[in-house]
Amino acid sequence: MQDALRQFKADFFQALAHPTRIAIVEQLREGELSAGTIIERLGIEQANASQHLAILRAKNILVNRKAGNQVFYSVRDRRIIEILDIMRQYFHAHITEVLATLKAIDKADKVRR
Amino acid sequence: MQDALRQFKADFFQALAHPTRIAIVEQLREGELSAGTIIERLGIEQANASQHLAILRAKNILVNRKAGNQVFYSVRDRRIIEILDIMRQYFHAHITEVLATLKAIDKADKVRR
DNA sequence: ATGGTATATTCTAAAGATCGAATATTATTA
DNA sequence: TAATAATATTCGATCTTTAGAATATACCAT
Repeated sequence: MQDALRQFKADFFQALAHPTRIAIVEQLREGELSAGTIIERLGIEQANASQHLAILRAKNILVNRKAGNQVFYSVRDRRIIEILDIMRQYFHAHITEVLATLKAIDKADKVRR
Repeated sequence: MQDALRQFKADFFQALAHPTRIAIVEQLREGELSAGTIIERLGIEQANASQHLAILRAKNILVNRKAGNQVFYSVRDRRIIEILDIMRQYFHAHITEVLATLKAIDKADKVRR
């Protein structure tokens, strides 16, 4: 029971454990958007976007509403936005390490080229 | 740059995207504990615990302090606890679905047996 | 009905995560 | 310096996640 609850929490984190899915939720901060708008703004493949949206739907992070041809997505619970806000503070507090990470990525990038 | 930041956030969520790692962080809510105590309380394999601790360390969720033979772990930043608290509210608000999930798990369990 | 537009699903290969067993490291005490 | 205790790392098998290509479905307008 305790275990199942932890599994549930872990699944929630898993749902947000991908940069594209973070980006999707961030796009929806101000309100609902159609799948097409999300795809356009993020510049990703249609199929890929649809898969990520399916994951966010399955984990109840997002809800959707069909309107004719289109499907509009929105964040189901404001607390999810709240969590992302706290994380923003968190990252701000640890900006030094974030920058170190970014530098490391940049360096790896240069090596790769 | 925006991308790298999102990757960083995603990594953070990834770090918590496992029931054992959630359990570890929950154990550390009241303060530091030795690796041995964590292993004992959770009843998991030593090697496995050490791997999960390594992940939490790598993602800067936990910090550690050596004292002689032992290694004491603690949560680095209070905001992480805060995030888990908000999630508790979140799960409470959606307890209906949580219960539905638990029932589904239980059912699947019975089928398996 | 047909054609077009928006979105979802299925498939496959590649990459990543997980576990337990075995082994290594580090500190302590005899 | 051995022997022991606490923790970490490496290895290999298995399972999961991911991206993109191809295909399917649903809705709308003609």
